[in-house]
Amino acid sequence: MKLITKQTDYAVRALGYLSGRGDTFISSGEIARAENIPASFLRRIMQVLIKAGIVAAREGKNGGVRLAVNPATVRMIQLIELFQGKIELSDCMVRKDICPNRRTCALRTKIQQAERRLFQDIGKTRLSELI
Amino acid sequence: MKLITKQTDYAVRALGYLSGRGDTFISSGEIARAENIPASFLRRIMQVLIKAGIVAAREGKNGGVRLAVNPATVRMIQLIELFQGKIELSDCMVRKDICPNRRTCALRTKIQQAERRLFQDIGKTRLSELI
DNA sequence: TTAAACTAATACTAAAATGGTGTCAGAATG
DNA sequence: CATTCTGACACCATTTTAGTATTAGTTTAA
Ligand code: FES
Ligand code: FES
Repeated sequence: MKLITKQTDYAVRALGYLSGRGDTFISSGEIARAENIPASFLRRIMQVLIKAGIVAAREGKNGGVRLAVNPATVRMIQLIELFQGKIELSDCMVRKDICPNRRTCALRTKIQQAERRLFQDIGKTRLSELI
Repeated sequence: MKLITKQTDYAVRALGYLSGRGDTFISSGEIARAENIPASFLRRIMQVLIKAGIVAAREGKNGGVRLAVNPATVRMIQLIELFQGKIELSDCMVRKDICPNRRTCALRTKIQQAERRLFQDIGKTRLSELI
Protein backbone atom coordinates (compact mmCIF):
# COMPACT_ATOMS: atom_id res chain seq x y z
CA MET A 1 0.00 0.00 0.00
CA LYS A 2 1.50 3.22 -1.18
CA LEU A 3 0.56 6.58 0.23
CA ILE A 4 2.29 8.46 -2.55
CA THR A 5 2.44 7.46 -6.19
CA LYS A 6 5.16 8.08 -8.73
CA GLN A 7 3.29 10.98 -10.26
CA THR A 8 3.03 12.87 -7.01
CA ASP A 9 6.60 12.00 -6.18
CA TYR A 10 7.85 13.24 -9.55
CA ALA A 11 5.78 16.39 -9.25
CA VAL A 12 7.34 17.20 -5.90
CA ARG A 13 10.83 16.62 -7.21
CA ALA A 14 10.23 18.71 -10.29
CA LEU A 15 8.81 21.55 -8.25
CA GLY A 16 11.78 21.28 -5.94
CA TYR A 17 14.11 21.57 -8.87
CA LEU A 18 12.26 24.60 -10.17
CA SER A 19 12.27 26.33 -6.82
CA GLY A 20 16.03 26.63 -6.97
CA ARG A 21 15.93 28.40 -10.30
CA GLY A 22 14.19 31.69 -9.82
CA ASP A 23 12.34 33.21 -12.74
CA THR A 24 14.05 31.51 -15.65
CA PHE A 25 12.10 29.05 -17.74
CA ILE A 26 13.47 25.52 -17.54
CA SER A 27 12.58 22.87 -20.09
CA SER A 28 10.82 19.72 -18.90
CA GLY A 29 13.60 17.81 -20.59
CA GLU A 30 16.24 19.30 -18.36
CA ILE A 31 14.25 18.52 -15.25
CA ALA A 32 13.64 15.00 -16.43
CA ARG A 33 17.33 14.44 -17.02
CA ALA A 34 18.36 15.98 -13.73
CA GLU A 35 15.83 14.12 -11.65
CA ASN A 36 15.86 10.83 -13.52
CA ILE A 37 12.25 10.97 -14.59
CA PRO A 38 10.93 9.61 -17.91
CA ALA A 39 10.66 12.68 -20.08
CA SER A 40 7.23 12.22 -21.66
CA PHE A 41 5.77 11.17 -18.39
CA LEU A 42 7.05 14.32 -16.75
CA ARG A 43 5.64 16.47 -19.55
CA ARG A 44 2.19 15.12 -18.84
CA ILE A 45 2.68 15.77 -15.16
CA MET A 46 3.79 19.32 -15.87
CA GLN A 47 0.66 19.95 -17.88
CA VAL A 48 -1.40 19.09 -14.84
CA LEU A 49 0.63 21.44 -12.70
CA ILE A 50 0.25 24.14 -15.31
CA LYS A 51 -3.51 23.76 -15.48
CA ALA A 52 -3.58 23.89 -11.71
CA GLY A 53 -1.73 27.17 -11.88
CA ILE A 54 1.22 25.97 -9.85
CA VAL A 55 3.72 26.45 -12.65
CA ALA A 56 3.65 28.68 -15.69
CA ALA A 57 4.79 27.62 -19.13
CA ARG A 58 6.33 29.44 -22.01
CA GLU A 59 6.21 27.85 -25.45
CA GLY A 60 8.85 27.83 -28.12
CA LYS A 61 12.60 27.75 -28.12
CA ASN A 62 14.15 28.71 -24.81
CA GLY A 63 10.74 28.13 -23.35
CA GLY A 64 9.92 25.86 -20.50
CA VAL A 65 8.31 26.10 -17.12
CA ARG A 66 8.82 27.97 -13.89
CA LEU A 67 7.04 28.26 -10.58
CA ALA A 68 3.95 30.42 -10.78
CA VAL A 69 3.36 30.63 -7.06
CA ASN A 70 5.34 30.89 -3.88
CA PRO A 71 6.37 27.39 -2.76
CA ALA A 72 5.09 28.28 0.66
CA THR A 73 1.54 28.31 -0.64
CA VAL A 74 1.66 24.87 -2.21
CA ARG A 75 0.53 22.09 0.11
CA MET A 76 1.17 18.43 -0.28
CA ILE A 77 -2.53 17.69 0.01
CA GLN A 78 -3.08 19.76 -3.10
CA LEU A 79 -0.56 17.70 -5.04
CA ILE A 80 -1.84 14.40 -3.72
CA GLU A 81 -5.39 15.24 -4.66
CA LEU A 82 -4.26 16.49 -8.02
CA PHE A 83 -2.59 13.23 -8.93
CA GLN A 84 -4.23 10.62 -6.75
CA GLY A 85 -7.67 12.03 -6.25
CA LYS A 86 -9.34 12.86 -2.99
CA ILE A 87 -8.47 10.62 -0.12
CA GLU A 88 -11.37 8.28 0.33
CA LEU A 89 -12.09 5.62 2.85
CA SER A 90 -13.59 2.51 1.41
CA ASP A 91 -16.44 2.39 -1.06
CA CYS A 92 -19.01 1.55 1.54
CA MET A 93 -18.55 4.95 3.05
CA VAL A 94 -18.90 6.73 -0.21
CA ARG A 95 -21.78 4.99 -1.88
CA LYS A 96 -24.31 5.38 0.84
CA ASP A 97 -26.87 3.16 -0.81
CA ILE A 98 -24.76 0.01 -0.77
CA CYS A 99 -23.61 -0.31 2.81
CA PRO A 100 -26.15 -1.68 5.25
CA ASN A 101 -24.57 -0.74 8.55
CA ARG A 102 -23.24 2.61 7.51
CA ARG A 103 -24.96 4.67 10.13
CA THR A 104 -23.52 2.93 13.09
CA CYS A 105 -20.13 2.19 11.62
CA ALA A 106 -17.45 2.87 14.19
CA LEU A 107 -14.70 2.24 11.71
CA ARG A 108 -15.93 5.11 9.64
CA THR A 109 -15.52 7.45 12.57
CA LYS A 110 -12.07 6.16 13.35
CA ILE A 111 -10.90 6.48 9.82
CA GLN A 112 -12.22 9.96 9.43
CA GLN A 113 -10.17 10.84 12.45
CA ALA A 114 -7.11 9.36 10.79
CA GLU A 115 -7.89 11.19 7.61
CA ARG A 116 -7.97 14.47 9.44
CA ARG A 117 -4.53 13.71 10.84
CA LEU A 118 -3.20 12.78 7.45
CA PHE A 119 -4.25 16.22 6.27
CA GLN A 120 -2.46 17.78 9.18
CA ASP A 121 0.75 15.90 8.65
CA ILE A 122 1.45 15.44 4.99
CA GLY A 123 -1.50 17.41 3.81
CA LYS A 124 -0.67 20.77 5.19
CA THR A 125 3.02 20.39 4.65
CA ARG A 126 4.17 23.17 2.40
CA LEU A 127 6.30 22.65 -0.63
CA SER A 128 8.70 25.20 0.76
CA GLU A 129 9.36 23.02 3.75
CA LEU A 130 10.54 20.23 1.54
CA ILE A 131 13.29 22.10 -0.20
CA MET B 1 -7.05 7.22 -3.40
CA LYS B 2 -8.42 4.60 -1.09
CA LEU B 3 -7.05 3.89 2.34
CA ILE B 4 -9.00 0.68 2.76
CA THR B 5 -9.75 -1.85 0.05
CA LYS B 6 -12.71 -4.13 -0.32
CA GLN B 7 -10.80 -7.09 1.04
CA THR B 8 -9.96 -5.35 4.28
CA ASP B 9 -13.45 -3.99 4.50
CA TYR B 10 -15.01 -7.41 3.96
CA ALA B 11 -12.63 -8.96 6.48
CA VAL B 12 -13.66 -6.47 9.13
CA ARG B 13 -17.32 -7.06 8.47
CA ALA B 14 -16.93 -10.81 8.55
CA LEU B 15 -15.01 -10.66 11.80
CA GLY B 16 -17.67 -8.39 13.18
CA TYR B 17 -20.31 -10.91 12.26
CA LEU B 18 -18.35 -13.72 13.88
CA SER B 19 -17.77 -11.79 17.05
CA GLY B 20 -21.47 -11.87 17.78
CA ARG B 21 -21.63 -15.63 17.54
CA GLY B 22 -19.54 -17.06 20.30
CA ASP B 23 -17.96 -20.45 19.79
CA THR B 24 -20.17 -21.93 17.12
CA PHE B 25 -18.73 -22.51 13.68
CA ILE B 26 -20.40 -20.40 11.01
CA SER B 27 -20.09 -21.20 7.32
CA SER B 28 -18.49 -18.61 5.06
CA GLY B 29 -21.62 -18.87 2.96
CA GLU B 30 -23.80 -17.64 5.75
CA ILE B 31 -21.54 -14.70 6.43
CA ALA B 32 -21.43 -13.86 2.76
CA ARG B 33 -25.19 -13.86 2.52
CA ALA B 34 -25.64 -11.84 5.68
CA GLU B 35 -23.05 -9.22 4.80
CA ASN B 36 -23.66 -9.06 1.08
CA ILE B 37 -20.21 -10.24 0.12
CA PRO B 38 -19.46 -12.39 -2.95
CA ALA B 39 -19.18 -15.89 -1.52
CA SER B 40 -16.05 -17.19 -3.25
CA PHE B 41 -14.28 -13.93 -2.63
CA LEU B 42 -15.03 -14.13 1.04
CA ARG B 43 -13.82 -17.72 1.16
CA ARG B 44 -10.45 -16.59 -0.10
CA ILE B 45 -10.39 -13.82 2.45
CA MET B 46 -11.24 -16.24 5.22
CA GLN B 47 -8.35 -18.47 4.24
CA VAL B 48 -6.01 -15.57 4.81
CA LEU B 49 -7.53 -14.87 8.19
CA ILE B 50 -7.24 -18.53 9.05
CA LYS B 51 -3.58 -18.71 8.11
CA ALA B 52 -3.00 -15.59 10.16
CA GLY B 53 -4.53 -17.36 13.12
CA ILE B 54 -7.30 -14.83 13.58
CA VAL B 55 -10.07 -17.31 12.92
CA ALA B 56 -10.17 -21.07 13.23
CA ALA B 57 -11.84 -23.34 10.71
CA ARG B 58 -13.54 -26.66 10.99
CA GLU B 59 -13.98 -28.76 7.87
CA GLY B 60 -16.92 -30.85 6.83
CA LYS B 61 -20.64 -30.60 7.27
CA ASN B 62 -21.69 -28.23 10.04
CA GLY B 63 -18.19 -26.86 9.83
CA GLY B 64 -17.24 -23.28 9.27
CA VAL B 65 -15.19 -20.64 10.97
CA ARG B 66 -15.12 -18.86 14.29
CA LEU B 67 -12.93 -16.33 15.98
CA ALA B 68 -9.69 -17.80 17.25
CA VAL B 69 -8.65 -14.78 19.27
CA ASN B 70 -10.16 -12.11 21.42
CA PRO B 71 -11.37 -9.27 19.19
CA ALA B 72 -9.59 -6.90 21.52
CA THR B 73 -6.25 -8.23 20.37
CA VAL B 74 -6.89 -7.75 16.65
CA ARG B 75 -5.74 -4.40 15.37
CA MET B 76 -6.72 -2.72 12.18
CA ILE B 77 -3.11 -2.34 11.17
CA GLN B 78 -2.78 -6.10 11.22
CA LEU B 79 -5.70 -6.49 8.85
CA ILE B 80 -4.56 -3.72 6.56
CA GLU B 81 -1.10 -5.18 6.26
CA LEU B 82 -2.55 -8.62 5.76
CA PHE B 83 -4.61 -7.56 2.76
CA GLN B 84 -2.94 -4.44 1.45
CA GLY B 85 0.66 -5.01 2.36
CA LYS B 86 2.82 -2.88 4.58
CA ILE B 87 2.17 0.81 4.37
CA GLU B 88 4.89 2.22 2.21
CA LEU B 89 5.71 5.73 1.25
CA SER B 90 6.82 6.06 -2.31
CA ASP B 91 9.31 3.82 -4.01
CA CYS B 92 12.14 6.26 -3.70
CA MET B 93 12.12 5.82 0.00
CA VAL B 94 12.22 2.11 -0.17
CA ARG B 95 14.72 1.40 -2.88
CA LYS B 96 17.62 3.29 -1.49
CA ASP B 97 19.80 2.87 -4.53
CA ILE B 98 17.53 4.75 -6.91
CA CYS B 99 16.79 8.05 -5.20
CA PRO B 100 19.53 10.67 -5.40
CA ASN B 101 18.40 13.10 -2.73
CA ARG B 102 17.29 10.52 -0.26
CA ARG B 103 19.49 11.54 2.60
CA THR B 104 18.25 15.04 2.85
CA CYS B 105 14.67 14.38 1.91
CA ALA B 106 12.39 16.38 4.16
CA LEU B 107 9.34 14.80 2.68
CA ARG B 108 10.50 11.46 3.92
CA THR B 109 10.62 12.75 7.46
CA LYS B 110 7.20 14.33 7.19
CA ILE B 111 5.62 11.27 5.76
CA GLN B 112 7.14 9.02 8.34
CA GLN B 113 5.53 11.26 10.90
CA ALA B 114 2.20 10.89 9.19
CA GLU B 115 2.67 7.17 8.95
CA ARG B 116 3.23 6.96 12.66
CA ARG B 117 -0.03 8.77 13.22
CA LEU B 118 -1.86 6.52 10.84
CA PHE B 119 -0.72 3.61 12.94
CA GLN B 120 -1.96 5.34 16.03
CA ASP B 121 -5.36 6.13 14.63
CA ILE B 122 -6.55 3.31 12.43
CA GLY B 123 -3.63 1.08 13.09
CA LYS B 124 -3.99 0.53 16.76
CA THR B 125 -7.74 0.52 16.65
CA ARG B 126 -8.94 -2.78 17.98
CA LEU B 127 -11.48 -4.94 16.29
CA SER B 128 -13.45 -4.95 19.50
CA GLU B 129 -13.88 -1.21 19.28
CA LEU B 130 -15.60 -1.54 15.94
CA ILE B 131 -18.36 -3.85 17.02
C1' DT C 1 13.07 32.20 -43.38
C1' DT C 2 13.77 28.16 -41.72
C1' DA C 3 15.71 24.57 -38.49
C1' DA C 4 15.80 23.72 -33.74
C1' DA C 5 13.89 23.62 -29.24
C1' DC C 6 10.26 24.00 -26.92
C1' DT C 7 4.94 23.34 -25.12
C1' DA C 8 -0.26 21.68 -26.06
C1' DA C 9 -3.13 18.09 -26.40
C1' DT C 10 -4.32 13.61 -26.45
C1' DA C 11 -4.27 8.82 -27.88
C1' DC C 12 -2.12 4.71 -26.97
C1' DT C 13 0.20 0.60 -24.63
C1' DA C 14 2.14 -1.87 -20.57
C1' DA C 15 2.20 -3.37 -16.07
C1' DA C 16 0.46 -3.84 -11.59
C1' DA C 17 -3.10 -3.96 -8.15
C1' DT C 18 -7.58 -5.07 -7.03
C1' DG C 19 -11.90 -7.45 -7.37
C1' DG C 20 -14.19 -11.53 -8.40
C1' DT C 21 -15.12 -16.59 -10.20
C1' DG C 22 -14.40 -21.54 -10.77
C1' DT C 23 -12.66 -26.06 -9.89
C1' DC C 24 -11.14 -30.12 -7.79
C1' DA C 25 -9.86 -32.44 -3.78
C1' DG C 26 -10.76 -33.89 0.87
C1' DA C 27 -13.03 -33.79 5.67
C1' DA C 28 -17.03 -34.32 8.66
C1' DT C 29 -21.66 -35.59 9.41
C1' DG C 30 -26.15 -37.35 9.20
C1' DC D 1 -22.85 -42.25 0.54
C1' DA D 2 -24.94 -37.68 -0.50
C1' DT D 3 -24.50 -33.34 1.42
C1' DT D 4 -22.19 -29.50 3.30
C1' DC D 5 -18.46 -27.67 4.45
C1' DT D 6 -13.02 -26.07 4.06
C1' DG D 7 -8.18 -26.30 1.47
C1' DA D 8 -5.66 -25.03 -2.15
C1' DC D 9 -5.20 -22.71 -6.27
C1' DA D 10 -5.75 -21.32 -11.03
C1' DC D 11 -8.12 -18.21 -13.65
C1' DC D 12 -10.41 -13.97 -15.54
C1' DA D 13 -12.13 -8.93 -15.32
C1' DT D 14 -11.66 -4.33 -14.02
C1' DT D 15 -9.33 -0.41 -12.52
C1' DT D 16 -5.43 2.24 -11.54
C1' DT D 17 -0.87 3.58 -12.32
C1' DA D 18 3.13 4.02 -15.24
C1' DG D 19 5.07 5.05 -19.34
C1' DT D 20 5.34 6.09 -24.67
C1' DA D 21 4.29 8.27 -28.90
C1' DT D 22 2.39 11.39 -32.21
C1' DT D 23 0.80 15.46 -34.36
C1' DA D 24 0.23 20.35 -34.10
C1' DG D 25 1.65 24.82 -32.99
C1' DT D 26 4.90 28.59 -30.79
C1' DT D 27 9.14 31.01 -30.19
C1' DT D 28 13.81 32.11 -31.07
C1' DA D 29 18.13 32.53 -33.18
C1' DA D 30 21.29 31.60 -36.92
S1 FES E 1 -19.70 2.51 6.33
FE1 FES E 1 -19.83 0.58 5.38
S2 FES E 1 -18.98 -0.79 6.86
FE2 FES E 1 -18.77 1.16 7.77
S1 FES F 1 13.58 9.83 -0.48
FE1 FES F 1 13.42 10.00 -2.62
S2 FES F 1 12.61 12.02 -2.91
FE2 FES F 1 12.69 11.77 -0.76
